[in-house]
Amino acid sequence: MTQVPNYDPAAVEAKWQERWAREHGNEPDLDRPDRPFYNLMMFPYPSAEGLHVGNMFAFTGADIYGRFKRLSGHDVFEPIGFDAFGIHSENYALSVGTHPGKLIPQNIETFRRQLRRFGGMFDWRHELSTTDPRYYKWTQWIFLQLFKAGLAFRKKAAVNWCPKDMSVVANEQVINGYCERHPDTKVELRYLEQWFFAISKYAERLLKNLDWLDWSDSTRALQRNWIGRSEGAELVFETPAGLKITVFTTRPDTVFGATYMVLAPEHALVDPLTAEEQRRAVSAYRRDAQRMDVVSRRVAGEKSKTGVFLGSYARNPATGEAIPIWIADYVLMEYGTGAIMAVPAHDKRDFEFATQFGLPIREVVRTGEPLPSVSEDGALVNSGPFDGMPSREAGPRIVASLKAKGLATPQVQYRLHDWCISRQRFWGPPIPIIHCDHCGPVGVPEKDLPVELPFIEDFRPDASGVSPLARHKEWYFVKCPRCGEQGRRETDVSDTFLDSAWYYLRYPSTEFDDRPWDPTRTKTWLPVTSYIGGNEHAVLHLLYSRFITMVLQELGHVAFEEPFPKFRAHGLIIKDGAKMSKSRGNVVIPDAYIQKWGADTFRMYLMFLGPFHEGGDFRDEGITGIRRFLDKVWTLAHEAAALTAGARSGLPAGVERKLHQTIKKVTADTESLDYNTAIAAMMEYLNLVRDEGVSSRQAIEPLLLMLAPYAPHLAEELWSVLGHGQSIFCERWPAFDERLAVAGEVEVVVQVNGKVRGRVSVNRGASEAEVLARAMQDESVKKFVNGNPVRKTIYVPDRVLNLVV
RNA sequence: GCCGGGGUGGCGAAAUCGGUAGACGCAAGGGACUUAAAAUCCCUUGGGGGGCAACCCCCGUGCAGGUUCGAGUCCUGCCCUCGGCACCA
Repeated sequence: MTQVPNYDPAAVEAKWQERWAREHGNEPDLDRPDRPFYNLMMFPYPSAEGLHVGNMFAFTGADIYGRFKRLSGHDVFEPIGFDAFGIHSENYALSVGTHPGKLIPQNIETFRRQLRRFGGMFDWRHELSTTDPRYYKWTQWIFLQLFKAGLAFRKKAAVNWCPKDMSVVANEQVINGYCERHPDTKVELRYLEQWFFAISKYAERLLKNLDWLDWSDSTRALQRNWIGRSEGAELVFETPAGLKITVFTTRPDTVFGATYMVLAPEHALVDPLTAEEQRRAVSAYRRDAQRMDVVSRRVAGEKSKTGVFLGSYARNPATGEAIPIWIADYVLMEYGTGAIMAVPAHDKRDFEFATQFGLPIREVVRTGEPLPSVSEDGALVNSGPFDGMPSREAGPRIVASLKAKGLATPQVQYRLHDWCISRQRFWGPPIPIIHCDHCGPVGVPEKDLPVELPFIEDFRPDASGVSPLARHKEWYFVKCPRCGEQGRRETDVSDTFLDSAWYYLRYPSTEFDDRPWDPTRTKTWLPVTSYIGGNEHAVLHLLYSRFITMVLQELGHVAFEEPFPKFRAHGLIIKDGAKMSKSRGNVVIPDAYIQKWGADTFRMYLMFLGPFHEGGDFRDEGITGIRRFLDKVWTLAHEAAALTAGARSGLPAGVERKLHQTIKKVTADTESLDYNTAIAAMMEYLNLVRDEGVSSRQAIEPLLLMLAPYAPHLAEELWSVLGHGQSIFCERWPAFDERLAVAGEVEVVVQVNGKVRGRVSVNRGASEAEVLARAMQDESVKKFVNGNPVRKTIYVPDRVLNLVV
């Protein structure tokens, strides 16, 4: 009996991690790569609690893919970094009373240790942190490029103000009216001067490209929803005084049923349209609407409709009749034109409003459903010359006829808003602008970048809406770069999502300080070959990154317009049926598991939990199964190594066939990220090898190669135990022979009337007649046929024969 | 309300094109080894019923229908659940 040493993961893993670092095995030659493969995963925000199981799950899944590609003959660049700016970090720093500038490096150190410990194939030479002035210099540079191109602009806007953060937050960071980071804090409406990026100009392109991007369907659907394209028309309603009110509608076919109009309370025409006797009521209503927070303003719920009649009328362009103009907070200034034509018969909201205020309701599309009917399946009524026309046809016809009178324009609307990037906070890259009384906002000259974030002790935000940086006078006052007069620095910092909107461009070029990204490196490595990440960033990070890349492409800074041609979304790891979060107290930290079981076992266990793209509930009950599997691999490999070199017996036919089937399945499943079934296939193979008492190199070596992406340390160790001098990751993924993968004999199931009654063993490719003849000899089949004539037979070669009697 | 996932044993899950439902793993029960335990190995394990036995029969993939020789898989109508959006005109 051979003496097999104990499998001690801690020792094995330390040994190989040390060797990878020493020999720079995970650092491809970025200038002369062989089949470059840029394997990207979403870089973490370095929280104080450290890497949690959700991060590990995502990184492991991406790392397996990278290692698989490397074994398949690619030079794989797998970088990692830290998304360390932002309100998250700053809030935590505030809560513990430590400066974020001190805290973040500590957190990053913890993350580095954890990332090394789990065995990621990272190229640490190219690590980056968004808080590094060498990085955010270029974040600011990007802002300036957008500013110069007119795509970054200031506007006074109703913005989301979080009283806890004491800052503006983006629409995307508001969840049902509550702050993303403070689920118990309602976001308020404030009017402030803000910096915006004109992402809405790119709505159509961002939407269109989704058709060809090789992305998870779920992610594309989320982005499509978010962009929210709707086709319709702008219609003009004129007042007797000649004022034109433009509305947007997706249902121009219902214009004959527009019995009143509603403007948003903030609409510019409210003043001129208000009749004297209504002025008091109107101003009172407008005041109330403005005081209201965004939530109660926007959430429909049980809230009944409110509104005030302006006392004036406009002409319905289709019917010519005068209809009353109202204001109501159910019409939003941010969408469309901030004004609507109300068609109570065919819109739920208008119906509710009309019912409440006794306004006329006129049916114009007969659908056979009770009012309000919103279906477009119907024919027009009460619509003059269009009566009887199907609703879908009528829309374009009506628009065309009104267009002739200059009262309509076909129009496409998007739900996507411009990206508000201002943050009245401290922990972010200062927006590189100098305000001058003569010149207005002037960009900081590129030679003066970065505008460094000063290390001020007093970084707390206050409720004034002005950034803490404004209190730092020697930083705040600066000469205008254009006229030389006294100017003031912009004190807002930019949104964290700007930091992460371009980090993938920086990774290959981190060593260059005189350019954001090197053209040659970028040409070699970008766009990103494979990006794997979570759908929680489907509409934030991924949309912004696409937008920034598109702009950079237009401005000639990169040669492609889409940064991530291939993206795969992984699932979410939850705990006890709920998202892991600190507030719930259900965050699982991987360290203890790795210490107890080893990184390889833990990696594989996470992948074995369920389908990678679905995620799942974290429990640790099954982890022993993986460990037992690796123990068996360990033992078998040592036994194989102990066999004398001459003992090169071939594989038994059954084992050889199973091996080729296994290689085929593991190859396909790893490529499609179906890691759970790939692992199951390797287990099946190992079970057979053991059952057959085989312990030869031919049996174990291909298994080690397949296992290497999943359990890299163990695979390296056993590879060297088997006498190989170089890293297993310098080897090639095993090939399979299709002919060897198929069995010579197959078992064909025999059904009688659709029920399995027997099975016969025949040569692969046997004819129907042959199988039938064999089947009719089967006792059980005979019994169920019971002498009845066979009316029909269905034969699926090598699988099933069904006899209908 | 709208747009996506999902619903299969005690549990996590498999099932390529409509062709043997439950692979793989956990847990559980029994056995071997052991002074004992752990570890390891072997056997059993969807539910119900029959047989001394090799085995045999019936039922079974959220619910109700349908298409088909044959449905977890396709169609129609529901229910539940998770995620996203939501007074977006």
